[in-house]
Amino acid sequence: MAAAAKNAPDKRRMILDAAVRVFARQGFHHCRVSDVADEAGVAYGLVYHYFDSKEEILNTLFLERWQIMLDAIGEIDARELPSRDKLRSVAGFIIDSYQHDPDLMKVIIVEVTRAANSFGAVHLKEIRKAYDGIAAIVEAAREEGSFKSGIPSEFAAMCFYGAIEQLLTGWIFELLPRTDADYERAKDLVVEAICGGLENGVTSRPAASG
Amino acid sequence: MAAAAKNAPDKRRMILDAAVRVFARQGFHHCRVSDVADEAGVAYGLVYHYFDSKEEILNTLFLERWQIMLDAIGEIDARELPSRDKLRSVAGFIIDSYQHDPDLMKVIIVEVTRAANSFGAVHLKEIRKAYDGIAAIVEAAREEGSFKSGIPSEFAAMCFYGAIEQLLTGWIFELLPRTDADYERAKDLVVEAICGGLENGVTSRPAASG
DNA sequence: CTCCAGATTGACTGGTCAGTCAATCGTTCG
DNA sequence: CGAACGATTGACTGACCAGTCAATCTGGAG
Repeated sequence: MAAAAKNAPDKRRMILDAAVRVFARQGFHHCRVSDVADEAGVAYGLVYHYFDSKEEILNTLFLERWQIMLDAIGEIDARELPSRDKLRSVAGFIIDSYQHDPDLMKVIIVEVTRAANSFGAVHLKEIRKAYDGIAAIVEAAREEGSFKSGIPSEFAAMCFYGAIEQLLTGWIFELLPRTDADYERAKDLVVEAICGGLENGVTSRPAASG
Repeated sequence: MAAAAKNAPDKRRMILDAAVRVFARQGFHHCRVSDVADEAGVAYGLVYHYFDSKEEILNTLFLERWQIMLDAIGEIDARELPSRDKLRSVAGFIIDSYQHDPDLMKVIIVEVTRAANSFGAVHLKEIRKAYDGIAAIVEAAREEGSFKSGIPSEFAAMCFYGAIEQLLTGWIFELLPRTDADYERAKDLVVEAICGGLENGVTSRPAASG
């Protein structure tokens, strides 16, 4: 069986990967299960051999990836780093995730985290963990005095996460340029914008001049 | 006919208002046209007397309200005000809109501006105008030197708008407190967070010490 | 009162699609 | 070989629902 798993293509995985492409292209509601099966090169019925329903496919994709992000946030928070650098790492992780697999991130954001009436409500607990993780980083910064005490940490976390998600939305809608350099630059810019602020002042990093 | 319009309830308006409540409660995809008709206290067929399709109802709701917001942004930008105060006015307008009619704003955000695979793509041009309007405010601030030149204005606009929309999302999901005082406070906080930044520095307003 | 046009009604239709299931295939083991 | 069992197939079904339409109502004009 171990040998079989090595030789045979993992059909379950193929279905999940195909679902990412189909959901990203057509949206969860505008595609049929047969589209996913066709994209995976697999018979219709096999989808139901591995998954109980169309929704379970999306739930699986979301939970799989979201847990990785939650782990990353927790790991970043545990490092010995200035708070700004922690937030920069979180932003970097999310942007890297998009750069590495834009279809998957599109599906997760569009079909789950922003879908208040369907999957968003189902996974609210998990989604909230990410906000809480970011808020914890901000809270530590407030306590040590590097961040303003007047802005509640959970409020700041929403602003920070919202800004990042909006950047991904800009890329998804092709409203923002999408070269590797743009992704890389965005990591610094979003942290500079949210931590340092848009206004001229003294809090910005002495980064490259351009 | 003028008298008729005065006496008779405007059924078309009743259908639109009912649609807002139904779409907000169940989501566009998870409700039936008959739900809207029932909520409006109107026969099923009358919905199709006033609208060509279920989608047209949502399009109408979105365009009606979005145009008001675009007008508001344009009007705010034309005022003689410091850039930060302009952004504060934009944030205030959007938050007031949510406070005044949370169902409508929920529908617009969840079903349109964040629905990349359906209505979001259809109305991308209109959605973009809002980003551009905010970017224009930021751009003027950069030129006069009050905002950092290192952060592109369209990038800053996405961060600012994203932060606001995420706040609304927090209220929609009931993750953030929703008293009148919270809404009022959020207007200042979001501007302080994005313009002044989360870090301690010299750019924050000398506001009340709360 | 009659006629007309637009408003209103709700039963019905046509198409779509998620999910089922009986049949077939392929592999392993006795 | 052949039994056994999971993997795989795809035709089929049952439910659902957007949109149609012929009938009815209503109110004003002549």
